[in-house]
Amino acid sequence: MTDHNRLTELATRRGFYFPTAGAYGGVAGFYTYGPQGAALKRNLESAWRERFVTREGHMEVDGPTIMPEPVFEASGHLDGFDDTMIECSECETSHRADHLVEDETGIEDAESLGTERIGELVATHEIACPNCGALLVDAPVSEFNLMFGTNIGPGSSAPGYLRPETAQAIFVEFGRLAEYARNQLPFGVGQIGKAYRNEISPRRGIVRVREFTQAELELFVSPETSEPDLASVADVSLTLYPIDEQRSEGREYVEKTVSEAVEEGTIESPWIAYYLGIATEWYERIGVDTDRFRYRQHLPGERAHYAVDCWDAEAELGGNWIEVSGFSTRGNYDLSRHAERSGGSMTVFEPYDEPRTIERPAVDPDMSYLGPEFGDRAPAVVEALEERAAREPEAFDGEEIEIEIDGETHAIPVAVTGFDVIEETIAGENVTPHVIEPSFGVDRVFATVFEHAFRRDTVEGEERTYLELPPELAPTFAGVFPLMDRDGMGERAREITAALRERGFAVEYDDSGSIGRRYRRQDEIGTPVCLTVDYETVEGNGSVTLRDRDSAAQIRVPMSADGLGELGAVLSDTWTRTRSHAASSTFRVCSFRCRICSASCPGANWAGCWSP
RNA sequence: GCGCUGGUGGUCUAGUGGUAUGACAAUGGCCUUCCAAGCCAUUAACCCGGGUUCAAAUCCCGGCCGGCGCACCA
Repeated sequence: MTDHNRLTELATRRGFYFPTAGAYGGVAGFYTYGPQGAALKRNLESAWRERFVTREGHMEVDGPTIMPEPVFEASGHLDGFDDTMIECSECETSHRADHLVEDETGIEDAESLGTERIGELVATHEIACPNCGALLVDAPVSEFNLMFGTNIGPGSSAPGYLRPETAQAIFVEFGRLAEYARNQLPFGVGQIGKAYRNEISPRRGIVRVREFTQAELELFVSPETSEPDLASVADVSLTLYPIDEQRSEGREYVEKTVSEAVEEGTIESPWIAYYLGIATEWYERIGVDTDRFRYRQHLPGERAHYAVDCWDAEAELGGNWIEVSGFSTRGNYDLSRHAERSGGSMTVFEPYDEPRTIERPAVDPDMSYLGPEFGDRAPAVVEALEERAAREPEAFDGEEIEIEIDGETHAIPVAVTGFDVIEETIAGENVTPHVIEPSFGVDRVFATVFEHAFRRDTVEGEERTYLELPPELAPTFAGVFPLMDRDGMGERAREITAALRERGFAVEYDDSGSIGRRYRRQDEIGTPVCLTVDYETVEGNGSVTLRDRDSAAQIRVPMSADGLGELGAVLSDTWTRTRSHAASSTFRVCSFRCRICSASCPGANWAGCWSP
């Protein structure tokens, strides 16, 4: 069995994820997360939220997944909605059928004709494949729909779409969000939610699906004045695959620190560099194998319609490089478009460091003269005067000024124009913020964590599989077992289980079969530690055995008779350990060799082992 | 969407024109003082539709779902 099959089998059998509605034959592109997977995904989202929202001091919103058509007209997503595709049966390349028809026939807006009519036009005009020259007469014309459409309310008068990205739910609320941020740039708004794309060909399990979860951060920055503080990530090393390397013969990765990448211009936007730094630490924290990870810059042709520059985080999964997150500079594309289409304001007032005083020629016409003189043409006269004052103030030097209205020249006494050079104080200006967007495909990050955590080794002659998940992500944090369910061991183990659950740990109690079987069960779903209540616990000093998942090593942890003793603190420390040691997340519970402090620990001096 | 290939208990699988093999898992019991141990029992499957046939899980056609390749991928 290949590793991919093995992972799929594990995911299905142990409840990480599986195809949706299998009872009805399944439906391509939809997966359900089972008990373990839902917990892992939730923990993953929490880790993302902690790092990209909470720790950055950003806000989080939760918008609807369906929005009315105008939103997607503005966002540009609708333009691609009615694309008609035609596939050449000779060379199997796909083309925009409407474009071919427009080019050949001079018809404008062929897109609106529908597939049937376009197919007829292709046939009657004997349009050939631009790639190989074969006639496309019999080639099928199909609609290329990426957005799922629906109707809002009864009837079809209010079309809506399932969002193809979560971001739009943030952009359309920009006005309020800016207000909540007290109109101070930069500010960030995060969102974790579902998005939908009617993919032509869903593939590779949860990697390419039609309903998926995105975790997106939209950072609104001033194009002029906002700058990131790179100090915290300056020394983080990045594996970069820039455009010129992708095009070169060598095709080599470039290893640079964040500060080097910015200073040497490898990454143009310091904001992108900042987030690549943060993301790198985060990916390490959640257990992504950095040797199977890179940042690849988008080639110009790959960029989305909104993107100025984009770097993808890619992970190697099953021998393929998969995009797991994208870091785009979206410019002010989205906000300008929404401002234009909605008529609302999508700007933030940015005061200058010091108010600027400028001298400006202006007019203040005497309407009691212009009104009677020009009648309904008076407003046009005012407009002409204003324009003239701005363009050619010296024209107001004489007694009269000549202006042209509707081809007629009129002389107007300068005295009634109220012309003057006025002094104005300008405190700042309205700017449309630029958007920096780190966007994570949660399902793909999930797939990466799952695959990169997959391990096989041999313990006492028996092969075993386990998931080396960081404690923070593990669906179950601890297993609690009585060595056997007798002589009070079961009761004690159930007490400990309840006490740990009260402290908020996800704990599984298990007294079935043999102890080894129970360890293996937990190994397979990545439970970091297992506690065993044995005779020493109930008849001796009360201590329990604590077993480490990755090394299968065991030590004894003292317990107090009436409570958890040191255990609670030890487990709390285990749980938070990966977060505080983000750069060295391959942390192991005291496997007699703490990777954090590099000290070997015989288990006797427990406290020493846990000191950073 | 095209091409190749596959679909049998929860999982992995054997199999033949006469409704099905085995293993693992699961559940219950016995045993058991720390790594998938042993014994007993139980639960549990031929992707869907149509056709051929006395009879189809098996042969044929179509569909659905998966894998791989191509195309697509905001």
